[in-house]
Amino acid sequence: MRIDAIDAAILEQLQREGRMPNAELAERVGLSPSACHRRVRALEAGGAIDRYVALVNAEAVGRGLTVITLVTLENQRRETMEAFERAVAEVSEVMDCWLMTGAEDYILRILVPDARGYERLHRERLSGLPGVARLVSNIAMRRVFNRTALPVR
Amino acid sequence: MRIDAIDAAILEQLQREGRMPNAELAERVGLSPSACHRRVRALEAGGAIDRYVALVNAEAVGRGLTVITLVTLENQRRETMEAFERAVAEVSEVMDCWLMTGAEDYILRILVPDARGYERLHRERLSGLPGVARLVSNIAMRRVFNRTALPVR
DNA sequence: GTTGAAACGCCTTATAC
DNA sequence: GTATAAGGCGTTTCAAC
Repeated sequence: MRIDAIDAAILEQLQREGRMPNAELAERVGLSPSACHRRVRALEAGGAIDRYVALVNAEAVGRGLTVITLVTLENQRRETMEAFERAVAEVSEVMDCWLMTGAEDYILRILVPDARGYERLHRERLSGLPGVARLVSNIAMRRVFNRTALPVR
Repeated sequence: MRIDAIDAAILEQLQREGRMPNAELAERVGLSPSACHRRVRALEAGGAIDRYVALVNAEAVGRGLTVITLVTLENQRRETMEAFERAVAEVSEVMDCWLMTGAEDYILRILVPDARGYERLHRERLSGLPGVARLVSNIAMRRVFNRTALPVR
């Protein structure tokens, strides 16, 4: 799927304001409403626009603390990895799980209410995950910034 | 701001489908449309709903590779940290920047087209960031999963 | 790519209960 | 909280250029 400069402008706008009316979007990217509408549909159908969501304020729902946890498994056998991946996906506090190169096997981004909440999660869920040899937890003191919008070209 | 079970259900739905019509949302959470609409407005006004956005497919816009980079500064003086934070915010490939506890000072989540793109970014932008003593880059082989929706209660 | 029109759905506000 | 109504806005499709 090819994305030209106008498509990129559309994606930029919709990443900032996903409910922007088509008429306004069209004006901002310099197209007529019908042409703009056609492009948006094409971007949706082509998968460039995955979906539209509401972004919820983490603090407002009592998830003020981010912890980055590095996971080392006992071994890298396929069954070990698959069992871990299946189990960690069940932990709703884990927002992201990446399989990494480097010294550690996985990196998790975890969202909890506070340090006590993390201690509890660690004790009750994380430490019991299958195949885990070591967990190294790094508390985020502050989110310096966060981009939700991907840069498009 | 207090969030009851119905608010939580509304947030869950809108985090999955941010353009869901109010009538359908109302039905899913078991409210009349007018009551549901009132709650959504209150969640927006109270800041629980931050905003609505389109999620763009990273691969579709040529950002297939995630790198987690650990940053150690030369020192923790305030000016050093502020200068680093200001400069790193200018690098559009850096999606997240957290100030951490632990051995490293910052963790960055970086989105680039591929390994060569990261090499170039590292050389041209990251290594020149002010105050940086050491950068440890961890390539993500695979995103095991990613939750965009915060668990609400 | 553009304009214009028509149909429909949905939001939004306002009523009353 | 529910129910209903009305107006206006926005989407969506279509036709013609």
